[in-house]
Amino acid sequence: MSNHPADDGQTGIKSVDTSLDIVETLTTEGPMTITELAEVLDRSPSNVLAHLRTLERRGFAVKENDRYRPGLRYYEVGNSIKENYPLYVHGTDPADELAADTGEYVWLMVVEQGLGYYLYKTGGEDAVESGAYTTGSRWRLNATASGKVVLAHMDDDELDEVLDAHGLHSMTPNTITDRDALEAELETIREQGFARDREEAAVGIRGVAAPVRGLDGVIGTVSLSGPASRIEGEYFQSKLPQLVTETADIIRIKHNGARAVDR
Amino acid sequence: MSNHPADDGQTGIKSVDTSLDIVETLTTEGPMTITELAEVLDRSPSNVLAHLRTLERRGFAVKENDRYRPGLRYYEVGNSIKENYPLYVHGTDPADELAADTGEYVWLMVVEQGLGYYLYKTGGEDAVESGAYTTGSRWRLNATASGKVVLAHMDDDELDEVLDAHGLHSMTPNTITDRDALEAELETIREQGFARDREEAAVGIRGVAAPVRGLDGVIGTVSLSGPASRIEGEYFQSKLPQLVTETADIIRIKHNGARAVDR
DNA sequence: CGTATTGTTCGACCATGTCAAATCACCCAG
DNA sequence: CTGGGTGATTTGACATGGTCGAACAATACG
Repeated sequence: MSNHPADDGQTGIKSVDTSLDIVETLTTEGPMTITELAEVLDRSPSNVLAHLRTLERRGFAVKENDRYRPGLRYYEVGNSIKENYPLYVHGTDPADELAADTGEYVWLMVVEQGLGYYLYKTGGEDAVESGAYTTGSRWRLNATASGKVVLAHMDDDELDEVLDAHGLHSMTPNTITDRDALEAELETIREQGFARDREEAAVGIRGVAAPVRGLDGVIGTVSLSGPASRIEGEYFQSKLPQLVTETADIIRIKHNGARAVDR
Repeated sequence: MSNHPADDGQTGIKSVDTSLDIVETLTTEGPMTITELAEVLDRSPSNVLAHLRTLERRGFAVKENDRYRPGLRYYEVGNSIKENYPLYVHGTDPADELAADTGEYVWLMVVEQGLGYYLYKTGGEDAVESGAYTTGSRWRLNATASGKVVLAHMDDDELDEVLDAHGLHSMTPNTITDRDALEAELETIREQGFARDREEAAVGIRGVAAPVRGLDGVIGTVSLSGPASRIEGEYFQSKLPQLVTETADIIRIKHNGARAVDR
């Protein structure tokens, strides 16, 4: 019935699944009418209407000139999640500084359920805006510098779990898709303390990422990215890693300091 | 059973409501265990578990050291909504400039279901960070300069509807809570083309807001806010209104220009 | 070891989510 | 103004499946 993974025998609420199907369809496909939704999801219009009424009453869906779209309550809930992340709270200012110093994009990423979410993006006045690169969207961990950093600091069980769940998906010809090659890369990352992205997520874009360590484990990453024309040579080899690692340290210190004071 | 408004006889999906109850509780109260949630929402733990399993499988809830919290998919959906707003797409750069020129906070606000949502906040290096003021949260329209601007440009039916739905809630002693006083204020706003906030949303904070007009009606607002100690005198009376209105015009032109090109 | 607490499974009941069909609202073409 | 077509909404009836309680498992604590 549902086309979603993990539709296993487990307990679950099917009607909640349909509401989520509706919202996800509206986010990916754009605003739709009731009949269109009913068509796509293969359910009766009356049923779709019932769901949309519930969602609309709660602010999670909105009718806008005869079409429905997800409501801004998603934005409200999402923002509140973001602001509860220590990485975001303590990371934005240092990230802004790094961006100002380098003129490139600087990112903050966290991992949830084996996928990377970019919580913050800053800077990049000189850079070309590449549409796909934006905050909020999910990324597979093997394809980005930030993702590889997090993978490098997982124990083996976690690593297996993540790779089993999401695989080694290829984004560009340079994406690491071989398990052994990935293991070697992760070892290198552990040794040097940071990761490089050699046009593995998008052609023409290189980057460097460093882990931000919390009291137990990595709480997220800082990364910097820009066009391969600028990110190269000694700058790419040693200067940027140094800058990014320093920024990660600043965030770590702010974070751990704040935690101690919390008590 | 439910404590929510509009629990009228209309058609709706009750189990979706409970899932939304769960998520909203988790956002406002913070991470909770299953039994805690069951307690608060007055339902069986097994039922709460079934909901959380569904939400977790879809990334809309996450278990984090024995407690559940809303998942980052809310952030993802919310961000995608935000980025579809023309006000956001064309407004951030002009807002940044205004913030750089004045050193105060600059905001972009849109209205959904009669409530104001701030999509963007920028600047304010000199200003004190006031916790409640953040993007994403909903505001009643009568209590802010931005809100009043939108109300001023509604037709009477809409105005009645909004005020009936959300009332004239007071935030500070200066909040306009009288219907006639509000009508007079809205008339003034229409005449002068912008609105002032005289410590009506928060004590010690003043602001100015201007409407951004689209092809049919107001698509949102730009506003500027800061401490009453700085926002006063001639600056508050004429300079700021001029700057904010200019910024609104810049956004409007970018917006309408872009729309024409879309064809 | 027991005891308390929370998470999870299971079975059964009946609320309710679902669909089909009928009705209504709206828009155009003629 | 009329009629036909499209999409939204209402209604009623059926069976799915959402719900709860009770039993069970897992864990923590003394």
